Amino acid sequence: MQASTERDKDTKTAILDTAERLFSQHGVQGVSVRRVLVEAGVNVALAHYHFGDRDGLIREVLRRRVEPLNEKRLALLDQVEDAAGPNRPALDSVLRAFFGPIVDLLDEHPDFARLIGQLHVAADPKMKQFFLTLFGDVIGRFAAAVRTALPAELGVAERACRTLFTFGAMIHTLTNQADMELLVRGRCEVPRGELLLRELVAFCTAGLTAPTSVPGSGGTR
Amino acid sequence: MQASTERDKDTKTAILDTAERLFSQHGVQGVSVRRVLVEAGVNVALAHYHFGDRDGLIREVLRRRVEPLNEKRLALLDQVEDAAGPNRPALDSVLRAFFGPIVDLLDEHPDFARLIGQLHVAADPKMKQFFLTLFGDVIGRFAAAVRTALPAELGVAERACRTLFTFGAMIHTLTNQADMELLVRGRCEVPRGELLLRELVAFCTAGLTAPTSVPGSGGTR
DNA sequence: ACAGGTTTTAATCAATCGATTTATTTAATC
DNA sequence: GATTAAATAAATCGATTGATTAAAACCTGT
Repeated sequence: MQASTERDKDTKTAILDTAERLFSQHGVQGVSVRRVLVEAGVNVALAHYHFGDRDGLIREVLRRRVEPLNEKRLALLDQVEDAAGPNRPALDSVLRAFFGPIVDLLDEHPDFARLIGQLHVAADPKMKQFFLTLFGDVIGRFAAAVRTALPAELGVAERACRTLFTFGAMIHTLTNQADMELLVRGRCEVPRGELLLRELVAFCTAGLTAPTSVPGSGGTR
Repeated sequence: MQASTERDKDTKTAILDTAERLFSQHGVQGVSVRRVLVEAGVNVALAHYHFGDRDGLIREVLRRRVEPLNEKRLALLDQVEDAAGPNRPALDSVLRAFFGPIVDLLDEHPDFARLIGQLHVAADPKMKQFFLTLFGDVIGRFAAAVRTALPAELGVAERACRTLFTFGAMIHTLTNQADMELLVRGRCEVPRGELLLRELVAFCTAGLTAPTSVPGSGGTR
């Protein structure tokens, strides 16, 4: 079992890589296990041998990249909070810690980044639940950090809206890189890496801290 | 053929309503035509009779609500441009014309709103193409209006990024209303209607007009 | 070289899919 | 009331799906 992991890993990785690509291109529900295995060039029974069933395959495709992503994000958030010392960390620092690792992922594994975005929108409740176990802790910590860095005069409703918008800006960027190419239309390179990160942070920081639009009272407190 | 449209319409509408709901709940690819028809309580051959094939059904589910949506948006944009007279319309007015009708849709047909958001992320190229024919003109006109209302010092890359973020904020709001409930957790009502619209406009206006984050040169012009 | 477990293979299962065909019922027209 | 077209129903098609099985091939440690 010990030395056998080498061959094992090759086949497993081939299956996962192919699944990641196909899931990203056609949607998780649009790809059969058989197709993944055929395109990976391995026997059609090997997915069930290595991953149990279809859900096991999907879960492993996600798990192998989300876990490192979570670690990166939490490490950066720790760093930001340490640097702030007794003060509350600035909003843009928190956002940068949250967005940075996934902007990197967009460079390193664009198929996977797109897949993550797709699944954030996925309707299937079973998948939603698995997503919660994958991201729950990290999102919880960041949500708390963002909330303390937000203007105090924001009501619950405004905060909820803007948090959702912030997620939307990030996730849509993952899924719709193709639209970005249409938008720049060759007039410049497709924004990525540090430039993309900077714009994302700037956009969401400005949006989150915009003067409250609720008239009079200052909003539902 | 004339008087028969009455019965016809009932069955057709029942199929479309059920398809809209199921597509929204489980994803377009996650629902079979048979299931739609069974849950609609009609014979399993009627979808092919009324809509030709599976794609025809999907297209009609979209078309019947997107066309009125497009008309509303264009009418509002005309209104905004007329009111501006010789001046360029303000950014928030343009955004309000774009977001308003779909925020209404979120109230009137939440399943459909969610479905639209899902398909904006859909990977299938055939669906992407159909989406372009559905939304292409409207998005083109609004994109132009937004661009002229944007700060002049924004480079191509920044403009592309922020446009994508703006779409993301809107679309994510359509698909992830469930997250909104988690965010407010009963401390206030789920933001909707005018409040939601106002926040969305405020967020995106602030984000789009944020001072450019590109250091030095002022960005790629 | 041999024994043990692991990995791979080929064949097969019932279930479900989109689609078609044929037959029956319903409604409108003359 | 007979004729004709539209709408509904029932039955069935081949193809594909996720999953299982039993045998073959492979590697490893001795």
